[in-house]
Amino acid sequence: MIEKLSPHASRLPKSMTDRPYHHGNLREAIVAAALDVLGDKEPSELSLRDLARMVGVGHSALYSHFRDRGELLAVIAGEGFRILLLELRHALGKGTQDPLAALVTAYLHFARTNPAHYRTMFRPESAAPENAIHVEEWCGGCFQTLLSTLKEQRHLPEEKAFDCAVGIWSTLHGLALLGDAAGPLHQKVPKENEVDLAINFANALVGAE
Amino acid sequence: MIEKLSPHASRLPKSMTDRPYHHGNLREAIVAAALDVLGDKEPSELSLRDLARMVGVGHSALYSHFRDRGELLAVIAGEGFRILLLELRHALGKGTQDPLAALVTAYLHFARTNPAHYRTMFRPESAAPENAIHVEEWCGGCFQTLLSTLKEQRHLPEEKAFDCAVGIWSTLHGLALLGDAAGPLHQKVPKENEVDLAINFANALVGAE
DNA sequence: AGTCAATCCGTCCAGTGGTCAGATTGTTGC
DNA sequence: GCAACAATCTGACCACTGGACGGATTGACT
Repeated sequence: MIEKLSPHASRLPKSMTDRPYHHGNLREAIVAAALDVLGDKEPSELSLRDLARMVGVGHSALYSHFRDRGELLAVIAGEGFRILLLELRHALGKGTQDPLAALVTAYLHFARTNPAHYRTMFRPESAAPENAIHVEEWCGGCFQTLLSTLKEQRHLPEEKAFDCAVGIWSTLHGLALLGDAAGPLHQKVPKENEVDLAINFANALVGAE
Repeated sequence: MIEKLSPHASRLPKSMTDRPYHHGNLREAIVAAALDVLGDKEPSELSLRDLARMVGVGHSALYSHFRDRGELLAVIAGEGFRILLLELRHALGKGTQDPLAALVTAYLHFARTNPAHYRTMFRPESAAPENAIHVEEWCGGCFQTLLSTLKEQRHLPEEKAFDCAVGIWSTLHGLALLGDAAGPLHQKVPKENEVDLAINFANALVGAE
């Protein structure tokens, strides 16, 4: 009376094991799961096998979509820069009086809202030359957005705008990391007026020389 | 004719296996080995077992000196801040005309000379509350050094000096990380005049408001 | 000499990233 | 409609890691 079924062909009560052999969009699902995990874990704790389990798939299936762990991290990083770019543009889009302040605010907001994801974006693995294709693309877009704002809104000449963009991004990046709850200087960096502080810093750098 | 010897009591030709049972200063040796490894590897690639092998000791011996991997990383981080503090003080010691510029130069020099060690110092594990005892100590010392310089040399009032110190450190930290060969913005950040740029940034922040 | 705590050893375990041959599928050409 | 093909997924396997454990070795102290 007991039917012997191949483990895959079994059509039991339609629960369990009824998922199709092919997932359909494993790649997106894995990235989404990774972003979910990064909600409360460090990038170093992110396990490929965990992700596979979450999505309900054998862990070796991931290697059909990502060469290795490093490439997955790079994809996550690229996705982060893509989202960041969208938010930066969105901040500029609604005609604010001070575009630079809007950029600073949006940048810090992103970093504070997704700290682990933010850290992933700047991990060495994510920037490794063989992985960084999309990272360069979106990251460069973010830089260009800042650069253009400085040139067009603040009327800075090319060279000075470039240096200024580097300085501002550095300050934002440092502030985001140092003020992070996981940073050793966490207690020193003020949290409430952090954004105002950053805006002052940015303006000081623009007005220098 | 073949002597059966306990693996430890064996006094063969005095080569191999003649090391004493107790290492003597395993803790320092491990930290030193770790710093050596960090010369050309990422902190995430640092393996406790590798360190044990380098020092010639069973890998479980490490747990007599460090609770776990996190504590070892924290110790390494603390050591980094200790060295950084020494170098900052040394930079101030030889009566330069511009103490702030000297600090900036020394800071970036340290970060560029020991990139992997520098990254370790700001890892989340290193700042975890149960590990961060010594980190806080030396790291706080570095901050105080910067703060004092701003107050005494630039005659800034307490509050402003504090904000300024946060801004300058953020800029230096961001610049150090973004300009790092492993950073996604590596190409954007200029390398040759990086220090001059940073000094300009610092002065701009001091002179702001 | 005898006791004690620190240090170190070997072994064991669960978990990880990665590889590989083979099973399962959608698609493409006939 | 069907055969071939390429993409995807599986389960088993490997080397390795961090960590836990009982027991061995040792220096120091009484």
